[in-house]
Amino acid sequence: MTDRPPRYPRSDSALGGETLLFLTDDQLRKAIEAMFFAYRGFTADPDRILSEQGYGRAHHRALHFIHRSPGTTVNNLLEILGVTKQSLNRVLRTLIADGLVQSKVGTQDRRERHLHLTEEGAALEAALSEAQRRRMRAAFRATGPEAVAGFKQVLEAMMDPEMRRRYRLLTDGGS
Amino acid sequence: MTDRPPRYPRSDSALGGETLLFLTDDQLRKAIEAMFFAYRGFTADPDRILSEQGYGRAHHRALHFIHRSPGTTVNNLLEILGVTKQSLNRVLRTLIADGLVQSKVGTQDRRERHLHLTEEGAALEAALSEAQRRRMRAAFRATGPEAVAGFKQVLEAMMDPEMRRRYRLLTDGGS
DNA sequence: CTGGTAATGTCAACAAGGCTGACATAAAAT
DNA sequence: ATTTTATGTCAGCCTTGTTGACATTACCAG
Repeated sequence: MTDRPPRYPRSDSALGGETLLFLTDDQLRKAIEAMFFAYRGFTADPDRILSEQGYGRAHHRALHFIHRSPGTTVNNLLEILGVTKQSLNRVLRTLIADGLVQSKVGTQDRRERHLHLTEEGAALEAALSEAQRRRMRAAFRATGPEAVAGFKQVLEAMMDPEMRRRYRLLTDGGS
Repeated sequence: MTDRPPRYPRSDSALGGETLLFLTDDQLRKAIEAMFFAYRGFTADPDRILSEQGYGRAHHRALHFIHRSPGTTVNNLLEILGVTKQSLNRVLRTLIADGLVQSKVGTQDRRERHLHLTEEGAALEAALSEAQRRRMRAAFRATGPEAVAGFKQVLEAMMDPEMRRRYRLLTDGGS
């Protein structure tokens, strides 16, 4: 990027006393590619199961978060998934029609619909979830608890603040 | 999942002497959600830039890997991206028509097309890349080198073996 | 030289899953 | 009584993936 070579070889992110090697553009690029390839792996197993059943990733996400927060409302789901209601509704409609999800009118506020998995829905969710956990478990086992701790820290730091808030709400409140 | 509570409180992944807390289904589920939300953050900034220019993620991926491996062939790109040639071609065609990518007939094997970014293409790639690096850099800075090391280890362990091979080829050979 | 194979491009058709905009209904809230 | 909220739905569009078929060009082996 510059014409004259620097007096001492240094990274393009060199700071005061320390070099912070892990912050060089080259390291960051590697991490970006790692994220890309890893996400492919992350979704590969569920995708296989889903396509056998005629569903897609969107169905998986809905099943996951309904399983996660049983009785959640459509609006809750919309905010977590970050899609339009038309998009979500298309997915929910088929899941309800196929008997994987049950939609109950709210008792306190009868405008709301509370979503639950049926037995069949829970079975599919479990299959998807187990496939995904299996890969995650293998990766965690292969790398050890310290790597896992770092992994989670970085992931959380990468989120948009609003999503980090939701993530923490989910995972703190959910246990 | 079971009716009778265990005699001692333990995780569902308890092993011989150690509990391996980081491998419980609950921890794995949290990691799955972290991956989901983090990937959203990961793509958010480039997505904004791309949509202003009338492009999508597919264009970003092509630009990225052409920048990464200048002169790469269409077949190389197909293998890395893991899409059909029709899908890739649709994207490449617009990038070439818009003057962001240049396609040169191979000299050694004249059937091959070697892909390069034009100045304009390099400029867009740089903008996208810089946006993505900025977020990654902030996350890395916030969590520190040890977390980053763990992050990369786990990501690599999550990849499909074939993709891990390609990733290592890229990142080892590319420096 | 000739037939087979490889690399690329392209057309057509389709599907998933995003989006916007408009409109409808029921229930809660003011 | 009016407005707002939660939900559902229709129609149409876009991107990006898919399959299948076919054409061109060039390399390669016999």
